[in-house]
Amino acid sequence: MPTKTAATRREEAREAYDAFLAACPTRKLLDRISDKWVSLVLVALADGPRRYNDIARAIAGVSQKMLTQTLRSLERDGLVVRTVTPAVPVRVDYDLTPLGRTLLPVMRSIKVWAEAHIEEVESARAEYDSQQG
Amino acid sequence: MPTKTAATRREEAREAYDAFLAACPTRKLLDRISDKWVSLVLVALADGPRRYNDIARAIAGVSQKMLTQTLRSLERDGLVVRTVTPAVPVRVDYDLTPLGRTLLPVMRSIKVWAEAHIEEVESARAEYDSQQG
DNA sequence: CAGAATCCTTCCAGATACTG
DNA sequence: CAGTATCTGGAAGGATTCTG
Repeated sequence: MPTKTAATRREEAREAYDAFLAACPTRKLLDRISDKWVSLVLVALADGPRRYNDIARAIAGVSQKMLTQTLRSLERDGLVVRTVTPAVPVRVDYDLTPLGRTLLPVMRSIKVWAEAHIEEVESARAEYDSQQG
Repeated sequence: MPTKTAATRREEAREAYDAFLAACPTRKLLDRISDKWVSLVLVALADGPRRYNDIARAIAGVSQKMLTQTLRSLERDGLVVRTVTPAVPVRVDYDLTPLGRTLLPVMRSIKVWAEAHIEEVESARAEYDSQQG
């Protein structure tokens, strides 16, 4: 076989790029907030602390597994605090940290664009689809 | 079987919530830009039109399949224009539309937050992991 | 050059059932 | 109340091959 195939070189490039992406702050944040439930939890906590089942009810579509998983990851990242009050039954509150709270304006800017332009996107999509099925 | 089980009610809630999510502009936009390659393509086209293989080289880690798929979806949504110049071989240029260009400030605000705060997230994560493996 | 078509694997979301 | 543990189907993404 030839010395250093194109495939090999491509693979090296891909690995290097993966490393670059792994180090890119913007990508990290996008990965974080783009999760289906993260943004919803963030918004659910915008007005103050809430208990587990309260959040679950606010985000009616989420499964227990996904909600717990989302809250855990947000806690791990310092965006949410989990407060356990020992009692019977146990009481657990979740709240945004100051850091987590700084994320809200970003979410808002996303919301502003979306509300201003998403209809253009939709109609572009409709036109595209109508032109060739 | 009992009339209207909890499972049934939960399923109805989930469906209603799915509908809500499907109609939410913010979610739509997040779904759109959170795609791994979308943001990279957007940035790659920020400075002007580029040819297919040029983009592919700029985003070294992307497969042909994913790049084509991403460009198609962006074109469908009216965020990118595809221009074919008949020649041998064919020449295809991609460019942001004015609509697509309005997305760049949003991307920038995401970038700003990320560069300002992502290190706090990382250290919070490291501390969390060190406290209990 | 700019893709289309195919196969193939891996990962994740959701459902379900159980617990301190 | 606030979770944990386990299983599984489906879809996303990559590698490969072929083409106008």
